[in-house]
Amino acid sequence: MELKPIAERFVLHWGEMGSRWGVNRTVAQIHALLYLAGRPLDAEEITETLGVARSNVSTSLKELQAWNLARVVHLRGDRRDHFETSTDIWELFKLIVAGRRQREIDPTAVALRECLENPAIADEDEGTRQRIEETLKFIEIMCTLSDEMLRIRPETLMKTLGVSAKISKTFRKKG
Amino acid sequence: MELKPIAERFVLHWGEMGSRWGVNRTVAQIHALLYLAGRPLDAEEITETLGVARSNVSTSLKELQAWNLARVVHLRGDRRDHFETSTDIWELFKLIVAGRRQREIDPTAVALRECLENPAIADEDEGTRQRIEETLKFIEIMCTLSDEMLRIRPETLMKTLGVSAKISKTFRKKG
DNA sequence: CGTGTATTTCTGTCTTTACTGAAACAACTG
DNA sequence: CAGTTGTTTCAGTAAAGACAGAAATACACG
Repeated sequence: MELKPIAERFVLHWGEMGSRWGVNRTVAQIHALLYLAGRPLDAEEITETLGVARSNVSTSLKELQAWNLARVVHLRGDRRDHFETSTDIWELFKLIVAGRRQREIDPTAVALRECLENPAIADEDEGTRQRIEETLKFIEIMCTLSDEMLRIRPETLMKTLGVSAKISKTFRKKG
Repeated sequence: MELKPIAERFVLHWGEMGSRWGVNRTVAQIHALLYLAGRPLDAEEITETLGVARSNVSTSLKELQAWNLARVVHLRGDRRDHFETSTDIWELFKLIVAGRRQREIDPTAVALRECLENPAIADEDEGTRQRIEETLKFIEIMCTLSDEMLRIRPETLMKTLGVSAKISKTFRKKG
């Protein structure tokens, strides 16, 4: 597949941002490609389009699947695995938030709980203990909050918070 | 400063998570240290406590200042710079969100706008153009939404969204 | 059950980033 | 204004991560 200029620009940009988003360039590029393509692609096609090693594509697709950002589909009469991602940006957002929370927040919540359950916490300064407690509570609240927010539709969320309905309207999907 | 076991555990954990949060280990460790200490520390003290090079501390403090997560304070009768961070976790959260948005979102919003303004967009597939547009709109909405959410107190936020007041109450600061 | 095709795993290389220690710089102090 | 203390910059090194290419594996089909 030959990318048209703007699509290429999008894919390359996504790749550059990948490292800031906690995934490597190739993973981000592949995701961008699947998203823009809007149809299942096989690994070979991805390899050629992006100009990276076939093995790299394989590994990256594995990682995308671990994020639930890509799934395998089969086309009739074709032995090869094909991959697709959701084209619903809100759906993608939810998956990314879930993935990041799992990688960036959950381990800390666990560690903080262990800190507070450890009898040695009694030896720490009162202020230190208090701040660790507060941090854990904050994390728990934020998790609850984000769960709640991801459950409801973004339009509802905007309305609830009294954010201008104008933007909200323009956002509503065509379907 | 000699760290007690739990405080050390906290600082080391924060450091390990740093890379997932988009800052390096030392930066994250220093921030954890300042947070737990709850009082201004000078660079030398940080160096000794963490066992890293003095220059590394200097660089990392610069980065923390770039995030607005640390500020210089002076103690009377002491020539040295001292550094402190907020001990208000909600305040810290807001600063971190602001910093991450600036690094992780804003460049993409700019790039997408450029894509859509480029006349070459006309040559792209209809679906591609639509998805790029949708993505930009989504990002703009999310920015508005997060601005809105960061403005109000977390307790209010919880209430607005109808999240159990129980957790919210336990969170309320002692002060 | 052998052959061709698709896919993954592995090993080494390259790139990037973090970090140290030394040197340069800046700012106070007597 | 020389000495002292504090801070930053810089060059080289070490560690981590990403990636390519080869080898190995799995799988479908006759």
